[in-house]
Amino acid sequence: MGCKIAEFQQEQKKRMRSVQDAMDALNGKWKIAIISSICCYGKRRFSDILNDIDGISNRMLSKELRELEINQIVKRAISDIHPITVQYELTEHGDTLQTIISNLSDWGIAHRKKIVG
Amino acid sequence: MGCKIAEFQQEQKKRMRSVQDAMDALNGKWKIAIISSICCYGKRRFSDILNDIDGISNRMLSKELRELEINQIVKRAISDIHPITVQYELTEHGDTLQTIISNLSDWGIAHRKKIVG
DNA sequence: CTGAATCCAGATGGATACTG
DNA sequence: CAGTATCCATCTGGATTCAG
Repeated sequence: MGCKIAEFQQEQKKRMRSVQDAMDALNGKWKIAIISSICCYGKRRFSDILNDIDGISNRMLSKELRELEINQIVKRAISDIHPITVQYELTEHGDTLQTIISNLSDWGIAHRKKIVG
Repeated sequence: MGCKIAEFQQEQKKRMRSVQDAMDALNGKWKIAIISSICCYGKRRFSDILNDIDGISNRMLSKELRELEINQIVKRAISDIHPITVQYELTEHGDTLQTIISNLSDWGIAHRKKIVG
């Protein structure tokens, strides 16, 4: 019935909005890479992440880390023991992205096989 | 031992590269939204997708669809029955993204709750 | 309806230099 | 080490128009 169709479309609209909400937080050339670098190691320093990710500049790393902090996905842990170092780690909320990262990694392998051959 | 650490780091490098391979295909402001629009409905026409996604222009939809086609994620199905219409659908390869989309949708809901309150 | 072409403002992002 | 500031080229993407 028309009612069922309308319901279905409502569901899809919601689904699309929630996917978009996720992407608003994760869009940006490097965010996923940054998250996967941090979650691989648990804690990671600025310069370590800089080395992990091929091609990123410190300017962009700084900017994207700030955005991830605002979205409560990563947090900074500053050790005031000398020498002062800053470690980045996932928040509890950021941790819930691990499944997605893992799936993306698997899909990326399959995709490379598919496209490159 | 140093050997184990080196192995671990090799693993992480691979993992990060495969995540990056995935993102190379999926980056772009609208790609995930386009995929989720198509996979919700099975087949979807250009103008339907245009309506599904808030804020996208036909220029960008056209461009991103082309890139998704090149990456063998979506395919065009042209019906030559009049009036000629073009339907987009996921390829078999594109279908394997459904899990990720679904996870993203779930995470997006949680994220909205977390951030907006 | 399904796009492609053009125009153009504003965002993105790299290189470099600099600070605490 | 962990960033910030500035400069500037390139890219992104919206608006509009046009075509098959």
